Amino acid sequence: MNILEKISQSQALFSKSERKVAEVIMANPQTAIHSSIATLAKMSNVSEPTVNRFCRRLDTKGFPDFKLHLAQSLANGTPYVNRHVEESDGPDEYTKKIFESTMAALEVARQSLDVNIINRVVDLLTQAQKISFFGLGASASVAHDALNKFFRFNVPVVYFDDILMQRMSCMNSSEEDVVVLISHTGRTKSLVEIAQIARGNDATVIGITSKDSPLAKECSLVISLDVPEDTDMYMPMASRIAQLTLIDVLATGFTLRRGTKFRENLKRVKDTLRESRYDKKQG
Amino acid sequence: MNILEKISQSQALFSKSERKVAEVIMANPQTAIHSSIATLAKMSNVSEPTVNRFCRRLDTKGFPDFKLHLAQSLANGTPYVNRHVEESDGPDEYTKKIFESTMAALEVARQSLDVNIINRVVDLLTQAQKISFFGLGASASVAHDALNKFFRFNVPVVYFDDILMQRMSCMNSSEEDVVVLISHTGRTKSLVEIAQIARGNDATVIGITSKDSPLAKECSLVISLDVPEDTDMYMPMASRIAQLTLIDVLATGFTLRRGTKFRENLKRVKDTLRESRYDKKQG
DNA sequence: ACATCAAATGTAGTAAAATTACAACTTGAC
DNA sequence: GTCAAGTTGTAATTTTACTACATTTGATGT
Repeated sequence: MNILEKISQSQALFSKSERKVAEVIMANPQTAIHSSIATLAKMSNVSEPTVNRFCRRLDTKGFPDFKLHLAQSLANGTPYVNRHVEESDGPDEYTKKIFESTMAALEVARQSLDVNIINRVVDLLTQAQKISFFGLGASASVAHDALNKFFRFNVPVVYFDDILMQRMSCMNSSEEDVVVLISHTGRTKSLVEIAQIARGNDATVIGITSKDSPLAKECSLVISLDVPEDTDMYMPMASRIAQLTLIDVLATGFTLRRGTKFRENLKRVKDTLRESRYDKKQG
Repeated sequence: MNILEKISQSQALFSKSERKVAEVIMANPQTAIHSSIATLAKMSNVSEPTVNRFCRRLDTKGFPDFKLHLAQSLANGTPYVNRHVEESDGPDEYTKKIFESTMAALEVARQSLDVNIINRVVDLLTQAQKISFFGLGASASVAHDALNKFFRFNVPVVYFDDILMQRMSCMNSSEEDVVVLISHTGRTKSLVEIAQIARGNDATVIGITSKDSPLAKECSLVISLDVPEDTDMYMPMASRIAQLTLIDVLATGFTLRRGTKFRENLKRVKDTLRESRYDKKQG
């Protein structure tokens, strides 16, 4: 946890002198981390042990340990960490907040991922005869993106954003097929139904969704992504970004698993695309 | 600059014993920041002054200062510095690398953004009679996502991933319309043509693309996103993620600009969606 | 108003950590 | 082999942080 935040929240616990120390540190944290306990004590007009006690009150081992925590808090870019967009925010503020909260969400998502499951999913994908990506609403664009990625791999890959087409596609699926269903909440009815249909045809159903959701229960394998819920109105769903990054991970795993020959093919696809582009030098 | 990166780059400057210190630190940086110079010296099988010299070689004031730098580097998310996926990487490695490189790309992208332009684009979007989002390939799913976002705002919004439909749509555009064109390279021929058509009809053309590209030249306003180029094969395009986050920023700016009444409407749309979902308690 | 006690703060001494100065040892060139 | 440049370690010094204890402060009850 950010120690600067902790300081401002712990004001009540501090004694009068300790509060003096807190003020000096908050006013100039950058100086604080480069000071010795003696200089900091002088700056705060207190004795050295008071500074030491102040550090311990914040659950650090002592002054050097406190400095370490402080340094880490400062490194995280913003001394102050309110990442929620507020009505009064100007463009620079909300831009910063959105980017930062997105990055934070990615970090959380990464830590929640189960690598073993990813590995098994990559396994299944490489062995699939046909891969389908389905999602609705915001997750539709993620499925769309997955289509783009895997299409380049020259694998039979399918994507629909229409419920009926998704359904029909699944009704024709077979044992060698892999169906990837994307849904943040895992509570979209028609997706759950599609999972059931696909499972009924012995297809492998992989869910990219939150665990313990109705959708998760119908899947052969679930990659669960914990993403901080979008608590406030303005905040956009970082879940999509996490899902996309996960798609990147799967695609990368896929490429690695397929070996060198396969990657040469990938390069050919890239070259073909070039023809539809203006030359870089022509600029 | 990240000191871990610096260590791995400075290998050449180190002497034999200093390299031992480097190894121990790289192997377990988390332990290093909590060790004294004596323990670290013992762990590396060198003397204390050697550790100290090691620190100075990295342009730090001494051991405590070095620990501070190290702590900050660790806080910044990236303990391991090589973000490029390698053939030998296992699932845990490539997962980590992809997430980290994506976050790094977001950070770079954020810093390259011009807030003033964002503000003007938000202005234009709020005043638009109709908003169109067009992209091709990987950028198509970004446009798709933008459709989803802005559709909820109850604004006339249009999206096509078909070249001809995009063209036709632009031919019918008028002065009050805003056309948003998304392309990482800015060199996709048909998108450039579409920009020309739309401009010909006096529509406002906004490009989300790299600056100085052919597409950028045809736009009324360009939001340029600098994203580290995907130098190696496996690495997926972080540009999409940055573009999506930018869309989030624009959507947020849009909501803020529209005021309270508008946000109530947004909430209504959210509630309507709930009906197509399984209840949370039903689980 | 004063005695009493607990909490807060500081003083002085101690222990630990980091740095310096210097000596001993490598290594490679001649 | 020897000299010089560079490297490493030892031991002393200095700086820094911590501990134990003494003093002060301020609040409470008589």
